[in-house]
Amino acid sequence: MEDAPTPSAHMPAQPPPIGVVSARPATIADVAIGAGVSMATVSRALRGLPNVAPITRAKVQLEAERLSYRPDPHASRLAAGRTHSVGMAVPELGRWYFSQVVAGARDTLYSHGYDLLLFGVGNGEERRRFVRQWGVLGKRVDGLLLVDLRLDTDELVDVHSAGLHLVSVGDSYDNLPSVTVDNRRAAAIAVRHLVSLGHRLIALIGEDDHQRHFSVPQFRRCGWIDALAEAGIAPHPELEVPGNFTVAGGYCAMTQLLACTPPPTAVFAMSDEMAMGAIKAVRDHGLDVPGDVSVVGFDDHDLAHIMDLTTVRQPVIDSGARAATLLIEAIGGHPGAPHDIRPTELIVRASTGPRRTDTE
Amino acid sequence: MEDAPTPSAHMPAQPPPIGVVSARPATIADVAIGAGVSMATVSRALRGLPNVAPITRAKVQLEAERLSYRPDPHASRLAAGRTHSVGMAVPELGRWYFSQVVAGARDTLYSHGYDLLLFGVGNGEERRRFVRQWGVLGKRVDGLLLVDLRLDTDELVDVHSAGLHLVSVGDSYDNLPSVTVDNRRAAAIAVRHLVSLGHRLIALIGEDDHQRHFSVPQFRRCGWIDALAEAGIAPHPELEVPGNFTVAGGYCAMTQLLACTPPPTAVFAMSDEMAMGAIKAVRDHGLDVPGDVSVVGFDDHDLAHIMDLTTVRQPVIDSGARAATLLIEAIGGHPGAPHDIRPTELIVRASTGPRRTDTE
DNA sequence: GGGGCCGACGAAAGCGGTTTCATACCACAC
DNA sequence: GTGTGGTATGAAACCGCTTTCGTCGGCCCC
Repeated sequence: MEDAPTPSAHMPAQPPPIGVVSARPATIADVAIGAGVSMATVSRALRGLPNVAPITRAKVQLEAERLSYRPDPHASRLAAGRTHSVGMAVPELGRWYFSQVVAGARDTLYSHGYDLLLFGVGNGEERRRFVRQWGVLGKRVDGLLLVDLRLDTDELVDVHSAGLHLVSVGDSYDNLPSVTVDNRRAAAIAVRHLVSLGHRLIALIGEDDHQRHFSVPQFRRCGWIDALAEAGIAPHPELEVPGNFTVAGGYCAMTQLLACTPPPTAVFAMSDEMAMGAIKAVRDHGLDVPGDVSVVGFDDHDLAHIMDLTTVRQPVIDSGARAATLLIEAIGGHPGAPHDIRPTELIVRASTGPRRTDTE
Repeated sequence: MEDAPTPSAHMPAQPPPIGVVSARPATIADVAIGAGVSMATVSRALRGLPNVAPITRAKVQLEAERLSYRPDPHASRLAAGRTHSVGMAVPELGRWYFSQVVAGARDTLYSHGYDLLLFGVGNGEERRRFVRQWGVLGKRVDGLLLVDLRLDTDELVDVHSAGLHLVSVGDSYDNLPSVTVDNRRAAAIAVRHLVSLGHRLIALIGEDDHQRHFSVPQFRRCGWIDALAEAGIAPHPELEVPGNFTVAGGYCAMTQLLACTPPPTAVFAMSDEMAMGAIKAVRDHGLDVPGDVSVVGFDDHDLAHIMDLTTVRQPVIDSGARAATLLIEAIGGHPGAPHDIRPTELIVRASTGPRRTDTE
């Protein structure tokens, strides 16, 4: 008896929307009416559930197509619990490695119909906020891709209780699917390369802060120590300098190293970006690479080739894609191989050379 | 009949709100009961709406905190229409420029409580799919950040009718807020720099395909032509080579240019990545930069400094952040300045030098 | 002192799906 | 013919939140 509760049904001549008559997108009810069935049947038919007569299904699909109906993802998640999107937690988008992993993951996710939510978990505070939000996240995404993010046991428990599927990239957990490389071994190979060239004063440019929640740097550091130990060299604390994984950090680190007495004749940098910064520093000091200092990086950055940088290649894009695949499988209920260790390869270029014997 | 749905209402002195066995996350109803008010009041109180008594609000906030209640974003969007997340359409995450813009935008969005959905719109097919999905997108995000994406008028109309707020980065539209740089002018300045050094055979390394839906390359090309014209130089078609905006593409382009007779003595590359590829090519041919060929890039890539690359600096991260701000304002209902043109700056380094006069 | 108004609040109707449960129908075996 | 089981479908109860609308005091002002 009251007037209909449709606030806009009687105002056809509203100016606000641009030109087009923005017919509000079709809902499942529209399709149901159009196809002459109930909403329940539409829902079943469109999602390929059983117990729908083939003729009915066809009819529904046709009508849905005709109205270009698209189920509202939010309504769908609210009712069913699946969001069809996954989150990705990345420490720092600016770094080449991370951007490549994201790119790889995104493509795979997209081709499987998943949306990608990007989260940043840079410094301690932001990380804390992120971790504290598992609750919300569980509602927002079906799964989470952790890139180089170290979680402790309590945090993992929280995640699981939030019902989130997890896959880790870079870092590896006992009971979590992960995509990694053997950082320790790869680093050792890089350093061994330097040793084999006759170097004995081999510096390390690495992570700022050992408190950080990343373990990758630790492993690379271990590899450095391993290779030194094999050669009977004791790692000199002065030759271990933080580089913050940035170009500028690498530059500073190298500058600091060159002030040592004696300065190192070779450097292993944990990332190509730092390695390139280091090379620049060497040259700015009037020295030569590899004549005075050999430099090895890690990643095989796009530009490593350009800079003639010897480095450890790891399959970055591929790792992202692989992780995405694992996550999708996990969400789909498949167990999946827990640990996927991707291959690395030492790429020898012109930034490393034999230790110069005419000095010292 | 069932037991009361307030699992903890009778424990006022509960010390640890966290660490609890995660009963299903608290809903607005739990908070309402706990605080002794209605759901409507909780909703209002928590969102800072007016017409809530201060005492009531405090009580609600306290209870919400105690239950560590977080509103379900999907339910919220369903009821209110706001998703509190924005989408970002990026042609290619792998490129430095795009990853920086995303990083800048993400930080800003995050600090304003918006989530970031990442969409890729690389090649034609993917782009088509993306554009065809405005309908779904309108439901999924409140607004969209378009990075270097050219839309035609029909597409823009579609977007508007989907109720999406748009901000464009890199590209500029008449009736859309945008964050850009003056590509034409900046390119001209770069080329003028080469002219001022005495160069007259100035090549352009640019975009593969003029059909592409980006206009930035077109503007930079115009700038190149402008500067040449000022100097009375006719652009030679042979000196315009596509570089695909990749390092490898720049390398190939330069290789091709070096085969010209006579080869150019200077090159303007539309991105630093291509410029670096070009430099590598020059050196691989036994020639010197800038002795034989001067190279100018565009972007001021992280590594441009390392490579001593003369380039046009544009504020990448800042542009992303600025665009995010504009979008947030637009969503919030503020009009906002339509066109924000960020400054650029020619950074002269050692990859450019006077034209060698002893040859030719 | 009474009418009008305003501020605080609750009840309930959505938002657009999914899913349970009941129903109608049909075929087949007894 | 009645019972039995299975299938196709619809009605309606959610999912968790927002928002309209209405109620109820209290305060101001004439």
